[in-house]
Amino acid sequence: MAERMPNTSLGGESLLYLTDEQLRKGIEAMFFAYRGFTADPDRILGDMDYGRAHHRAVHFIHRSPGNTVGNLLAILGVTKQSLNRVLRTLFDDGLVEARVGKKDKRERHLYLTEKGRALERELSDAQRARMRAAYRAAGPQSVQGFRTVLEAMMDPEMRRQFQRMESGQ
Amino acid sequence: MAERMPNTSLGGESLLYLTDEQLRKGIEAMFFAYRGFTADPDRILGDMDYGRAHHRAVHFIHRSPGNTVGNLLAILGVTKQSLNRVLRTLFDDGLVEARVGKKDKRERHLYLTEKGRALERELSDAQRARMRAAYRAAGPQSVQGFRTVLEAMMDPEMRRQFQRMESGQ
DNA sequence: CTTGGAATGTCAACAAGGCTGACTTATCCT
DNA sequence: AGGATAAGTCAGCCTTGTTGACATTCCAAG
Repeated sequence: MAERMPNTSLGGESLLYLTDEQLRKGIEAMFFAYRGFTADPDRILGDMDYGRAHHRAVHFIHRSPGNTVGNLLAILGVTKQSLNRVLRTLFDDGLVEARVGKKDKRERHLYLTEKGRALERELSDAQRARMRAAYRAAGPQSVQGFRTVLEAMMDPEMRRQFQRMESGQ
Repeated sequence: MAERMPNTSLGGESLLYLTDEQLRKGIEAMFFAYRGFTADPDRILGDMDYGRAHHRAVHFIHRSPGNTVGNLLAILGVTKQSLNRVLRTLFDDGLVEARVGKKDKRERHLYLTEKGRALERELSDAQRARMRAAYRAAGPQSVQGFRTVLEAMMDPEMRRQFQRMESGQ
């Protein structure tokens, strides 16, 4: 039932790469690779009082300084209660600061402090090092394919947001 | 500090794809794509009393029937207490059965029941559908690159295990 | 045949990080 | 003036990971 006849020469381009078997390999590769992807920051964070959620918040605040809380909420895809728990500890520890909006005073714009930037750098250095090694080993052609498939895997709405984010700046 | 001069013509092959900027895009793509990757099974599981951990266990039991508990532990990379909690509910609900090892009676070999196979099918159909759509949209060339980069991102030990798993059968 | 170690299971306690629901405060906009 | 919006907070719940301690069963080596 889960097995299918391999599609031999259909249309002209081999569709062998779409067999259930190939898809399963891709799914498992995704699973194991994601473990590697998060391993280094997790190790660093484990020694502190922070977790993966803090890493994500710090990353996206660094990446788009001055973003509002609501915006960050949309990017991270969690509830405001979840994010708030994380943000509060980051405020308390002086890693992040919130400035009241100039135009709309209801909004809070988020920025990393120097201390926050230091943590961000430590985490992203580690994560980038692994990514760089993987990219270098795989080569530019593979990296192009990697990016293409990843984008195609996103939910359409996330993809739009991602593309806007990555092109805009 | 995080910015670097783009490496223009070094060696002969452009290294522009290794800039911090490009790496950051890859990191974020990985983050958003993983959300898509787990979204469909999560949605299905949300309606039941199961979670992502059950999915993973069911997947790998289906994938290698007769595997021992210890083996599954190594694949999943969690503690036996964590796995046990999950396995117990799967036993109780009649999705998985454990048979005492013939050679070594300490070992338990895990198998899906018909009911377990039904759940596995439902979950993996959803996950494969997304994967297939992404693969199809990206094309075989990109898929090859995708797989290459993912493997390069894994921890060396996981990579060995993965390659053994995927080639062996 | 005994004994050490391996494979499994289990109890208890704890933490991170999701979630819902209800509610407040401040501010904006019509 | 009053409804809508942005943010924050309290309380409680769930899943899934962790440590640590311990029991059982069994294999294998001495």
